[in-house]
Amino acid sequence: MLDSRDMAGKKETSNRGPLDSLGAFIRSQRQLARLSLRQLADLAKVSNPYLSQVERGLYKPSAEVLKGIAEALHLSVETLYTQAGLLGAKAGRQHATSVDEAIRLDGRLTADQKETLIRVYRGFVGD
Amino acid sequence: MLDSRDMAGKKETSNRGPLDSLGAFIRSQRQLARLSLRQLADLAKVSNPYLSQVERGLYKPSAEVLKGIAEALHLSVETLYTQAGLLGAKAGRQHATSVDEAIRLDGRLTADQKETLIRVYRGFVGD
DNA sequence: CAACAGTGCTAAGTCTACCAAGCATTCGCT
DNA sequence: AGCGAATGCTTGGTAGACTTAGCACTGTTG
Repeated sequence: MLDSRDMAGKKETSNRGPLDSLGAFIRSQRQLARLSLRQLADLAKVSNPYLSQVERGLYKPSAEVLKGIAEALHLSVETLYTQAGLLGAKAGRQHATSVDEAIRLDGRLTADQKETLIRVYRGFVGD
Repeated sequence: MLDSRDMAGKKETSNRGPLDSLGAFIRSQRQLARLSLRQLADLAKVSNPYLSQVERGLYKPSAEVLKGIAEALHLSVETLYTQAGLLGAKAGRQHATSVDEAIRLDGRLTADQKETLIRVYRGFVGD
């Protein structure tokens, strides 16, 4: 009775696309920001169970929810929309609006490296 | 019998916000593009009754629907998102991607003037 | 006139995004 | 040990986004 949700069995072959990647992205960003599920849910003004489900790719959040999440994580809204496939991937640029975001979005850094950098950065500016 | 929308009566006092303006915007853009409800609904891959309700402000469409509508109307997605309040009003610019759009978005033109301009433009390029 | 295609709208139903309540585990702490 | 607080997750339900039928009207056209 663990998963009453996936009992479908109809078509799970093609059901793991960009949706999952969005949830994973949010989760990773949340952890980099050192927030718990409830904290982020609170900031983004959604319930924590729902956020949990979103992060696991069970539901695709509406644009408004994405907006709330983006603001709570200090990410630009465009970034999340793009991740969600709601906005065609912008030609070249990422829209970093802060050092935090710039770091966290850099694809050439590993999660650990990001954490380290952010920690140092926070040390400088005073957490 | 012409206007069946006057039967409102229920609650028109406080229910007319930015939501309506989105519907009105879509409707005006659709008419400027000389499309029927069914035609646009078809292009945007939604049902025509639903589009009708969206245009009258009864429902707020999801981002995906907005995307479909934007593409069908040759509007930039950002423009519609902004109108829907899903994207903070961009600092400076409108994102016109065509002469059509540039005309239709110009706030200094009346609907009639836009129609005329578009007609002429279409005449030049061959509809 | 009748028949038809076109317009927008209503009505009734399905699906899913989202919430409130509560479970299970793990972390301090005394 | 044992309590409280924090973590993430499951369950059951509500609401609203969205669909398939079908209605009412306005032209055409024969």
